[in-house]
Amino acid sequence: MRQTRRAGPTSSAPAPAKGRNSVSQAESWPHQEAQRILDRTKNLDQEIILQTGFGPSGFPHIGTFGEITRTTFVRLALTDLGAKNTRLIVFSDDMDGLRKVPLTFPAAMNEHLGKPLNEIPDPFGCCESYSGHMNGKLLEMLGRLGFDHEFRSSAQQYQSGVFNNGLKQILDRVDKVCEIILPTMSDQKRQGWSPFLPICESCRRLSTTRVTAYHPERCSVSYTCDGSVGAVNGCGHTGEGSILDGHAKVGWKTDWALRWYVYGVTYEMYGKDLIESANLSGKIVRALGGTPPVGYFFELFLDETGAKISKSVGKGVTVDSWLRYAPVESLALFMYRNPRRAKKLFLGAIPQYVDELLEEIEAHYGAAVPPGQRSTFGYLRPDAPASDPFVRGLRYGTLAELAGTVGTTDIEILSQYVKRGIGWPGGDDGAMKALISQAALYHREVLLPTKVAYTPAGEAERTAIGTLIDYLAQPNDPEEIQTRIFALAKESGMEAKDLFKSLYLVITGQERGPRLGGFITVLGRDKVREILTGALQAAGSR
RNA sequence: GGGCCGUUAGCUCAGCUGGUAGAGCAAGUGACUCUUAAUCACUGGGUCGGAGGUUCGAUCCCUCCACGGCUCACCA
Repeated sequence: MRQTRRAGPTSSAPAPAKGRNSVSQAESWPHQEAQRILDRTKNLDQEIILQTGFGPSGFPHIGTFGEITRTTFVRLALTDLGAKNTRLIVFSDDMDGLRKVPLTFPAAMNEHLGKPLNEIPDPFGCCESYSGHMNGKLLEMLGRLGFDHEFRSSAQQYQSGVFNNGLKQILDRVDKVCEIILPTMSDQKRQGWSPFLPICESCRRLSTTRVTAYHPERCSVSYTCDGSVGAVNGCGHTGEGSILDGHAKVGWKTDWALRWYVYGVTYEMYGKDLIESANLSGKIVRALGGTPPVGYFFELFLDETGAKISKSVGKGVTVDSWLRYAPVESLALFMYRNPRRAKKLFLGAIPQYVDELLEEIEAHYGAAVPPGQRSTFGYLRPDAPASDPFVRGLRYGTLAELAGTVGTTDIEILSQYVKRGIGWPGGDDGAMKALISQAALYHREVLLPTKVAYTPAGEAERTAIGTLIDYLAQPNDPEEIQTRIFALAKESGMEAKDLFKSLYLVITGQERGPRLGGFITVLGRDKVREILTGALQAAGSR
């Protein structure tokens, strides 16, 4: 009789909110962005290059995920609009000099300050270099999430000579580049500034070298290694080095411009903190004779308190922690929602986004998507099968509460409850079970710790619990236990429902739960006695 | 200070090309009393930051103001 529930008027499935989840997404921001790009290229056959950047001086963070996800949305929209040749480049700045050792990393790394990241040993000892380790982490994430992309390592690109021509251009026009950058710098820093950062042939650092002369005819620069980074000083070496083949790189904004120029990047997103940098890089590309990409800036993520999430410190939510409690599509949905609005990214937001994801799935499979258009879920799961293998008609919060009520994270047990309770909502068992177990973990690790432990304060209540503890010392039939609890309530002058409520609160932290007799048996008498005793002690010691 | 972005119910967020606002959670009330498996029903709450303007009509367009954020202070 419950089977029809999903489709019936009393269905617990959330009714699709009007306007919120739509099948036709003609005005979705990725679509608009794609249109902006095509307005520029005007040609569906032209190669369109979308780029995102990664700084491997630390682990890939949620911002990296967001950038790649959002860029992928735009790429999908481009395809929908008929673009035939799109590529996504994920560029890793692994030739940057190490400026600061991350907090939790070995202090021994300090000796490598100023060296290119790809020349610093892996502190974890498993990869060929520090940045190699971080690149590996990034690729692992991208692989797991199924992002189609082309990975580029800055160091490899420089060394391979791909950038040589661009570097020559910069050297030839170094005055113009300086004209662009210098006015934005303080007077003190202007003198001696150069877009080039040669690697010192003696100590292998590039953050400590200072260019003293340009030699465009030889494609080289003269430099002195007398700068400092952190507590490390340059080695004092003076020499001349090629700017080609990875012997030097160019600094930040010039570097960005170089990539745009050499690859012919069509589109790139960045956080709004980089707007100014992007403007300057754009000017540099123009000075080189290139065209800056179509750009799009997005708002920064905030933590629960509204403060900006720091990239360097591990504050805030990581991709891994979100994925521990929710499917990746829910995080993708977070990224899909208005990127121009600062949003709070914290674990407490998970139920909302999972529920909205379920609604989007409902909408996606509930109505035919017109050709050439894409549902929201179609962005989140471009490879979504035609028939619906996904979970729907449920609420994440319900599942989490169920886990709390039943007091277990065991998938098989919880699955039985779900099947009997509301009927299996259809779809794939694996997806369903994954969601159940995620919700259960969420309850145990996120929800539960915020709840204040209930302490039985009433005299009658405590007497009853005390008696129950003794009673449970001996094995008894579940029905007998059940009956005994009612008797206990009567003996101590309590309403039965109050005693039940109290026991549920103590055992599961919630006001309701399964039939206690059987429940106690399932949990184990000893375990329950332990919990009850603990509660009495907590109450007594107040 | 200049530039840019934002400001929708207590909280987190939706609101397509302008037609007197929605969801979830939270809150409140009621129902189920040897039964109570994640419950059901109902309700409240917003002059859509403020003030003008355009319009028959604006949360959605324009201007100004307030508040918050980012950026101009070179770190790739």
